[in-house]
Amino acid sequence: MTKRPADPANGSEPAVRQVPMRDFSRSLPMSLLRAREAVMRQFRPSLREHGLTEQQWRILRALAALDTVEVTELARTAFLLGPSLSRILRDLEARSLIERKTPKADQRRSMVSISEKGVKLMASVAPSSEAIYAEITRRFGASKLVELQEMLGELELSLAGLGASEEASAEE
Amino acid sequence: MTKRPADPANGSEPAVRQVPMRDFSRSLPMSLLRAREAVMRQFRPSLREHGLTEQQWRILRALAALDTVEVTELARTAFLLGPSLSRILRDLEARSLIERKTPKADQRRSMVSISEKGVKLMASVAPSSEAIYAEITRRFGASKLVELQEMLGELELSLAGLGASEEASAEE
DNA sequence: GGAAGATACTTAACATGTTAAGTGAATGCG
DNA sequence: CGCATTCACTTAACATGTTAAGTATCTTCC
Repeated sequence: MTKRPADPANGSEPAVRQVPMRDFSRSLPMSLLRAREAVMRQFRPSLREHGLTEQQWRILRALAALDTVEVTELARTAFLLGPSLSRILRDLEARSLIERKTPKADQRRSMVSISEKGVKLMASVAPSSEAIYAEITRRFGASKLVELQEMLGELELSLAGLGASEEASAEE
Repeated sequence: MTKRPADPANGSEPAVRQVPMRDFSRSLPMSLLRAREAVMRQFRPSLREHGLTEQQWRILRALAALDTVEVTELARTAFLLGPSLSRILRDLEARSLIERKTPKADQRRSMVSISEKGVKLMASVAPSSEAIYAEITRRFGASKLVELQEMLGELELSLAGLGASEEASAEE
């Protein structure tokens, strides 16, 4: 209510706009980005108070659910790329929130699990986190939330197996 | 079809899982993240071929639509934080894809616009970008896409004015 | 008209995203 | 066995996300 899309009356050159494209602000990636940011904005302050970032929290939650996992599986679950996960695990281990051990059977692997300290930290964050999620659900509507998540899942499915290399089909 | 969620039959310690929480993989932030990644995965290769990142492309598109804007307005439009935008603009200017000039009336401001070179680059990327978007629309369904975006917009709206400071209400 | 406060950016510092390369440890196979 | 491949991670390098400071520049208001 305080600002408008820039006063159009300062024009000195003719509009550039020669490239026809969808209205930029209505692109799907943008909609998804804005929605996600609106949601995360609610959680960040609470996480921050507990000294956790969004990704660190994702990892702890994944570990609490999976108990003990190898790094690759954890990456898939927490939806993080290997390099990011590698760094974060190093830090979480330094803070004693997780534990790792290398199985003798395969020295390449590294089994990760949450520590007692990590469990306690989670317990201290969970209530506030759940409360925020409940408030979001209340505001947006529980059934709409379910519906939205279904659509997001369908979107993901309908794009599964499109870009990139596709594992193994017509190699090259 | 090649991997499963890790063989559960290697258990050595009793499940930790003492902190009750929603199923992690079904949290709203995660759903949004996964969906967005599924979409962006389609665009990144094409952008990359043209030497652009996702954010740089957002900025160029915003500039093509807005013609000439100040940095703050551009940040709002391209949905980038000031510091990120500042860095990217420095690089885009060095590559002569944008132009800046400081209005005499207010030396604090910086008016940004896309350059001829920038317009040409956009023209070379747009076709492929549009084709990808069309394919996504085809796969997911045009009407469902519209519906999804409406829901995302509603979600954003329903959370507008929740967290953080809220501009000016009960200052402290 | 001059100091305090607000603005519009920019820098800095640290964490993550993203791609490519590196490292050590299994595996496959002649 | 021996060597090329594949695996599971980790490092490296560069770009962005995020928060806090810093820097001019403009506005207010006495």
